[in-house]
Amino acid sequence: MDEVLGFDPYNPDCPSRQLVDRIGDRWTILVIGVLSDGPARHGDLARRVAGISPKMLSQTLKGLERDGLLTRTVQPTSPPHAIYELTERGASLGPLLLAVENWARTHMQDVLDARHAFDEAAPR
Amino acid sequence: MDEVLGFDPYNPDCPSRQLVDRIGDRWTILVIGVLSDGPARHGDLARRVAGISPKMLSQTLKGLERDGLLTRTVQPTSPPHAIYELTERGASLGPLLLAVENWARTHMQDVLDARHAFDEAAPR
DNA sequence: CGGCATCCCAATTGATACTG
DNA sequence: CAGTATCAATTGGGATGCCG
Repeated sequence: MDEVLGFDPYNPDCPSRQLVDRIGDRWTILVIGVLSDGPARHGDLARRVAGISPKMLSQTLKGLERDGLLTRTVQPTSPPHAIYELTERGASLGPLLLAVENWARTHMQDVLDARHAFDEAAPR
Repeated sequence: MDEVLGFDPYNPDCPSRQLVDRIGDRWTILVIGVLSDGPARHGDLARRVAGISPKMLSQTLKGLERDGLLTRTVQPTSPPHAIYELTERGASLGPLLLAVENWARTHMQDVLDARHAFDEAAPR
């Protein structure tokens, strides 16, 4: 009772598969998570999404901009400022991803325990 | 108002980062999506998650089993049957991922349009 | 049929350094 | 400060082939 409305991520040829792929890349969830708190500059993002390289950040942002999930506004001041802000569409995705993030936080310990038990049971 | 409860995916050294990574791999979302409809056999999954290779399917399933998100039950019948079923924990994640899937389906056309417009505006 | 192991290629990723 | 270019390292992931 599901894939009846045109797009079906379960079909590898369907473009919506790309969307699932994008959402599921290492950084998209985190970047959108940060922007869900409000607009941020390139540097803010780099700081808050600890561990991301400038390259991946740019790449991720560009992809999201292309998909119309966020807007990029450059202020040509002396030190240039670039502001990223979620569009309405991007904002609509935010809560879903935050829910996932939150799930991860909530269940992390259980998962850690499960892994431990699993590794004990089947050593190598 | 967020990362105050022990685990913080924004910290690259936090194990919850791995969870986000796992959720965000190409297949986890789809596999859990299928299993949210009920238990399924290896072959069922291979068929419904079109495009996945047996290797990646096994790998994904093993990882999810290790994390305690699903159980694997083998029936040593003549042709062996392996049944995969979400645990309670896995089932709790299902709806969140289905929501994301559904979002992808709903907004795919808009995203496609946005991409087109973006590519027009900035050729190359 | 389920599924594990090996090999191998290609696409991603990351560190770093450099330019506007 | 924002963003890009280059290069090296990693790894995702497909194809096969072999066992239970």
